[in-house]
Amino acid sequence: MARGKVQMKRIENSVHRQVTFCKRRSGLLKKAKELSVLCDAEIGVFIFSAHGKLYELATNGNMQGLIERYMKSSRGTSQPEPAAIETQPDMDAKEEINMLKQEIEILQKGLRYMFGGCAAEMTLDELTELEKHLEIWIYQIRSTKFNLSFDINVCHLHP
Amino acid sequence: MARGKVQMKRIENSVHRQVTFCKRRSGLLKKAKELSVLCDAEIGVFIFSAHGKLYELATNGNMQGLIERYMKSSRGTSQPEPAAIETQPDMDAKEEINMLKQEIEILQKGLRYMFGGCAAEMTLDELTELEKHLEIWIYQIRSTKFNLSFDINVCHLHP
DNA sequence: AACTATTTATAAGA
DNA sequence: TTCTTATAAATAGTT
Repeated sequence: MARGKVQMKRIENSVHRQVTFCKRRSGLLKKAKELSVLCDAEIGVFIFSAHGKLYELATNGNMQGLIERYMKSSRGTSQPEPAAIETQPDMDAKEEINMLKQEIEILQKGLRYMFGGCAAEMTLDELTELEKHLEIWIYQIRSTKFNLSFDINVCHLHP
Repeated sequence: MARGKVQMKRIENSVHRQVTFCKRRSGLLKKAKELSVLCDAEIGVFIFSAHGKLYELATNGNMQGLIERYMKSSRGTSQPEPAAIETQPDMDAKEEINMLKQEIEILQKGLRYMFGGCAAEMTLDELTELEKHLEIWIYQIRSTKFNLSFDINVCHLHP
């Protein structure tokens, strides 16, 4: 933005790209902080560099909480189908299995976060709490299943 | 930033605050987009206005995926080791991979089901499968609780 | 919503 | 990498 306009496309020179990434990253996080302070907003930002390094900002200091809030807010917005699970076709099978197991762990962790953001080792009380939630969930699922069966039967009665 | 500096604190006048929110919000999202294009980064931003309205940007068009990636990256930050996922050691690799993929799909659906207030569409079979997973999970929690109680008792026996 | 006077952000250079 | 500086962008206050 200075000493010449910049084309809005990937910077090919890798040194330039790295320098610009560093500068603009800090600029972006600063702007996010300012917006949150000036306008009383809660903001979450995460940036993955091309090489996979994570930089983040959560204005309430709690990204997990913000993600939960995001999940709740963005519901109903006709969730896009989750990306099909793809792995490299030429990948070693063992490697692929480990990748998938890792993903499962993440999903499980996501679920646990949802139930109150257990970020550390879970205490007995927390475990009991989680157990209770899961029981409720199972109960809800059984209700849904029941209703679903019923609907199907009704359909059959009124073709 | 123009026609006078701005104090870095909440703007008290609600009209000014709203206008500034609107302007700076679009500025922030623009900057995020630019950074991602110029430097080949993946960026997620979400902004909750003071009144709770959500504005978001995911540079890969898939906030869910970005959040999963975030979870993965930010782990290791004193996260509890998730229970190891075990499959039969003698199982055919292809079969195992398919099993794991299936499990991931179920967990993803389960998460959406929960976050979406049980609104996500799931078939009867999928619900049954999820139910089974939750039962296993509860079982694991009960084991952990049992072991935890035992440890506490051991402590009491050896003060 | 448009318009500017200024402040900020930052690209290129040192 | 860090500093400098010319310039592009963003935006605060105004209309």
